[in-house]
Amino acid sequence: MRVLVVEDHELLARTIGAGLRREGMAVDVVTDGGQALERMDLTPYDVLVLDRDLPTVSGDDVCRRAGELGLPARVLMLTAAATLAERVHGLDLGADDYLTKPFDFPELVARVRALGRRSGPPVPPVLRSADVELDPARRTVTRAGRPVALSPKEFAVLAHLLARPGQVVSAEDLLDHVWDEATNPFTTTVKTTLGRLRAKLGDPPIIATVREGGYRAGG
Amino acid sequence: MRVLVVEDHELLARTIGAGLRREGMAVDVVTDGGQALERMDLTPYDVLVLDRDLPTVSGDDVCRRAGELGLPARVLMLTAAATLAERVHGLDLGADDYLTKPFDFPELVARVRALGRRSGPPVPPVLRSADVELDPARRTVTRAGRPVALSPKEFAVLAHLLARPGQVVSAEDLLDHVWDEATNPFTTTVKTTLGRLRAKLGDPPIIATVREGGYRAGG
DNA sequence: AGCGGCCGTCACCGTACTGTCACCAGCGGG
DNA sequence: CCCGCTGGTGACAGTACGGTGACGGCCGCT
Repeated sequence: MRVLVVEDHELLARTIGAGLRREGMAVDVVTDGGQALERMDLTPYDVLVLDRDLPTVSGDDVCRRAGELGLPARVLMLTAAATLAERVHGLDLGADDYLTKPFDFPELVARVRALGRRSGPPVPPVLRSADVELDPARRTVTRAGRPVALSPKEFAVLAHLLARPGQVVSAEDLLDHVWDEATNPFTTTVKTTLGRLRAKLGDPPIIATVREGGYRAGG
Repeated sequence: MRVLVVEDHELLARTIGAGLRREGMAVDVVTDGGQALERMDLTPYDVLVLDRDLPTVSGDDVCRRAGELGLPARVLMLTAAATLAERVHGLDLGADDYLTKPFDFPELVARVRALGRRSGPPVPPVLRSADVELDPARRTVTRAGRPVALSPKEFAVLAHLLARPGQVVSAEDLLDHVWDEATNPFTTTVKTTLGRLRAKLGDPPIIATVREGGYRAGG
């Protein structure tokens, strides 16, 4: 687990660092907010241990920046302030946890471990072929960066083809996987849908026809 | 955000439930550990508020089981015991946060909210899309700087969408996370609520519909 | 008790989607 | 060179899905 400790009180910083290392974590230590931002750009930390009172850039700001940049690090905020209002405010600012000084070291370790236990969720796969991108989670398709509006069936067909790059996919296979079972097996809807799909994708063609075989994309 | 409250003290349980609902969360309440395990199997809760002293199955065991099953729910443990050793032990058991009774309600809310934020990818404390800003802490929404008054459900739906910018969120997913289990699965309330939400947000539209898919904001 | 806001249900509507059909085009084989 | 077969295309219509407005029950507040 990768941890960045940001704490201007140097002795405390080193103590924390040493203690976390003893727990098997990979720890970097910096002593002000500006340095923290630099490091965070370079390294994908799992957890930030962040003092709230920092030179150059405050802990609140580091925390907010991290959120804005979409960095995956979880934040454990350290603070001297113990009032209820401040604790609530800190949590709502985007810190994932909060610990008030003075704290007991085992508790810090336990909280850091709790934060690091989960790493970020897996990235949703994006399907590509030439200059076409299909993102299943967003249900979007772009060609050369420009969005292409597809209907549900068209989208499903394209996704099915792009998921099998280079393979020939028969009309029957498409019927089985994209259409439901109530579909008339003698339907001509596959070729119609493919026609519409090709029209929306434009030139040059993404989907090739294999005579007597089916359709093929990518590869 | 979907929350399960597990607390055998019935009055307290209902008080917590009502309070969290007022904050726009979808809350289910059970009064013992066995029931908690059953519910957790069925519903993808974001946060568990878990009393440690429970009939049938203790809070510790519920917590451990949840971890073993790989359930994504974050756990906020409630306890009368306040000793440091116990707190550390609870955290190492898999609880994500710890609160000792008696507690202040705003702090409970803030902690539950903080945990809910962690259950997805990290979310910046203020959600933005175009000229819309949503502040979970203050429960406010503005459009082009002007406040927009939303009901709790509308707010929760918008927050859920904005926390997943660009992603298509299905009606089913919204039902799972924004509504609680008392909801008729064939309900049309999602589209109605979305209609009202869109009306209040005004033009240009913030939320797009993906046919057969769901809804998408931002991105 | 009265009131108002919230939200779930229902009925109705407009429209995008998609299946059908008729016809066309291209290719290959005889 | 022509015929037949396979695949592409354009028009049309039925439908299912999503949007909308009205209604009413419930709950909290005064």
